[in-house]
Amino acid sequence: MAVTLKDIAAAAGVSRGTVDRALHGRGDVSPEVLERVLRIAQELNYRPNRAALGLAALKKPVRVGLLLPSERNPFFDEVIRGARAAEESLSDFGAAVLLESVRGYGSAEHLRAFAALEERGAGGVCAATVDVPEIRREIRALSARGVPVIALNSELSECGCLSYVGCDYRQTGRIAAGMLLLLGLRDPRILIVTGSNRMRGHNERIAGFLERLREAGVAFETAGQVECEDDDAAARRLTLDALQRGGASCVYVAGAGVGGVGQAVREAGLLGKIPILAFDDIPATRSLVRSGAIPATVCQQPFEQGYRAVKLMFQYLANQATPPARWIARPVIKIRENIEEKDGEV
Amino acid sequence: MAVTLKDIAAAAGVSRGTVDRALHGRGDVSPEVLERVLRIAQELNYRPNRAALGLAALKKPVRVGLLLPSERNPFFDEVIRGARAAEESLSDFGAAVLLESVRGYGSAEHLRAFAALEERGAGGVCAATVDVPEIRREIRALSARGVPVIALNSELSECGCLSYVGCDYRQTGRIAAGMLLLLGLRDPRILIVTGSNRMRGHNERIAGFLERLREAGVAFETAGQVECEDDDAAARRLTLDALQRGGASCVYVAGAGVGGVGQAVREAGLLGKIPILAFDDIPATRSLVRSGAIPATVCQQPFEQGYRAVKLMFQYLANQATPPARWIARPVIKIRENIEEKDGEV
DNA sequence: TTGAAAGCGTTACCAA
DNA sequence: TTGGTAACGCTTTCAA
Repeated sequence: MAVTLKDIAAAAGVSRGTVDRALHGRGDVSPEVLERVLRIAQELNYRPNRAALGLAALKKPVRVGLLLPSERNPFFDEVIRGARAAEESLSDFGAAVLLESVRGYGSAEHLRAFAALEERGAGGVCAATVDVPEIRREIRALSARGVPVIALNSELSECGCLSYVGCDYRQTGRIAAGMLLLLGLRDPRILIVTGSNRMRGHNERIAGFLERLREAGVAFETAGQVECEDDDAAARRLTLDALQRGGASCVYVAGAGVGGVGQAVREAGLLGKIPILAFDDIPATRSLVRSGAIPATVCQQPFEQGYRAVKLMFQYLANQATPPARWIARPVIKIRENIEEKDGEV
Repeated sequence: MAVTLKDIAAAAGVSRGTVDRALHGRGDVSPEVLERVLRIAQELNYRPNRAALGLAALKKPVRVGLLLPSERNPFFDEVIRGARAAEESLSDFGAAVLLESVRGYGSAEHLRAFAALEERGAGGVCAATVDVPEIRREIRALSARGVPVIALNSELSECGCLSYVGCDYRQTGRIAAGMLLLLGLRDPRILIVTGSNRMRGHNERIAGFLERLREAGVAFETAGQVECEDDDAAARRLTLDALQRGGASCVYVAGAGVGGVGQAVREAGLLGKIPILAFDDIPATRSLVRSGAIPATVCQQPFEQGYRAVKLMFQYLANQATPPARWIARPVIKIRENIEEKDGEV
C-alpha cells in the first residue's frame, strides 16, 4: 500500500495538517518539524495520491486559458479538440478551459486575448502566439502576477514561459527530406514555398530539410524560395510563376497555402508528376495526399498538443507539478494508405 | 458544477446510499424509487466523479493480470512498459498489474499462465495468446467465473472476450504496400517471408499488402513465400536460398526473423540494393532502418497497446465502464529520420 | 427496503 | 506554530 500523509504524520509525531504545510511550504512550520517531515517523506518515498488531490481540488476549480489563432484554421481546430478532451477528462478534478480564439497572428489582438483570459479568471494560459517583444513583455507581466504561460505550438524566446508544448520543426523538416530521399528523385530541383520568413517554425523546417539532404549527399538544387504569407491565392500565384520560370522537379511547402500550391501544380500540368512535400493533416493536404500529388505529409499531432498543454497547466496549477521545459510531439508520417486514420483517442 | 449523487438524492427525496444502490443495481430498492432515481439521473445527466470513484476504490484494490509471450521478445518488452506505465498512473486508484511472461505460443504453457494469474487473484486478464480451441475454452470458463479477458495484440475468435486491443494487421500490410509504391520500383518481384502460416496476423498482413498492390495496378509478381517460424536462423537460410534461386527485387517480411532476412540479403550482396519492408520497431528492424536496408517499417505502438489494455480492464473492473469492442492502435511509419524517436510518453 | 455514517487521502480553515 | 475538523463524491457496512 502506498505511503500517505497520515503515515508521515504518525512517523513524525505531528498532525496531517502540519505535514501538509511542511511539504508544501504553506503556513508556518518550525524548522525542526520541517526538517523531520521532509526527511521522513523522502525516506518513505511519499507520492501524493492523485485521486485524493483531485477530489480536494474540486473545492477551488482551476480555469486554464487557451489562446489560439484558430479562426478559420483547421489545424487549430484539432488543437481545440485536444484541449476539450483534456478538459473533459480533467473535469472530475475541477478543471475548466477558457478559449480565446483569434484570427491570425496580429500582436494587438493577441494582447487583447491575453487580457480577456485574465479577466475571465484564467489561472494560467496556454498560448500559440508570436515571438515579438510586446507579447513577451505581456507574458512576463502575467507570470509576475501569478498567471503562468505555456507556449503552445510556437516556441517563444526567453520570457519566463513555464514550458513549450509543440513540435520540433527542424526535425519534421528532416523527416520530410527523408521521404524525398525515399522517392529516389535524381538531382532534384526543389521549389521552396514558405509561409513567412518571420515564422521561426517555417525557417526551421526549411533548415532541417536542407540539412538532411546535404547530409545524405544528394545533388539537389533549389528552384527558388517564395513566401506566400500562408495564403492560398498568393501561394498559387507565386508557385505557378516559379514553376513556369524555374522548372522544379519537386515542391517543398514549409507552411500553409498548400491548397494554392496544389492548384498551381495542376495548372502547370504537373499534378502527380512532381511530388509536393507538405506538413500537417488538414483538408488541403489530405485531399492532395488522396490524389497522390503529395506522397507524404509530416504531421505534428495537434490534438495531442492541445491535450498536453491543458493537462500540464492544470497539473501545475492544481498540484504544483512542474511540467518539463519542453514537451515535443512525436512527428507522424502520413501517406495515402494511412491518411484516413483519425487521431485523438485518449 | 457537475451533478453529484447528493443532488440526485435530494431531487429524489432519498439518501445517497439508496441512489448508489439504485444506479448500480446492488442491494434492494423498491421499484418506484428505482424508476425515480434512474429517471432523475438521466435527466440531470449524472456522471460519477472519477476522482471520488478512485478514492473509494482504494479500499479494495484491483489486480489486472497480464499474459504475454514476452520471454526474449523485445516487442513485448514495450507492451510491458506500457502496462507498467498504466499501473503507475492508476496506482493512485488502486490498480496493480500481475505479469505472467511465457516463452512462445505453446498453448499448454499459456493455459498454465492463465491459471497462475487467477490463482494470484487477478480480477481480469489481458492476454496475447493463441487462437486455438483449448485457449478459447479456458477464456470462456474464466469469463464465466467472473474474470473477464481482453485479447491483446492477437485477436481471438468468438470466446466471450471483453475487447480486442491491438492493431489492424491488414491495414498495416496496406501501409507497407504504400511505402513500396512510393519507392517506385518497376515491376517489383517480391519475396515474401512470413513468420507462420498459422498466425492470423501474419496472413492478414500479407493479404493487405497484396490487396493494396493490386488496387494500385502495379505489375508485381512474387518470388515465392517462405515461412521462418519467427526464427532468425531459419529466416536467413530460407531467404538466402530464395534470393539465389528466385532473384527478388524486394523482400516483404510479415513477421519476425527480420535480422535473419537482413543477414541473408547482405550475404547475397544485395544489402541496400533491394528494399526490405518490415514491421515493428525492434532492435533488428531498427538497425536495418539505420543502415538503409529497410526504407520503412510499419509499427503498431506496443507501448500504447499495453497501456490501453490495462487501463480499459481496470476501468471495467473498478468502475464497470464497458470498453469498446475493439481498440485499434494507430499504425506508425518509421523511416531513417524518425526511427530514433522514442515512444511512450503518456 | 432504506438511512446514517465511516472512510478513502488531501486541503483549508479555525481554534488553540 | 500547531492540531482538529469539515469538506470533496462515492462506496460500503451496519442499523433501523
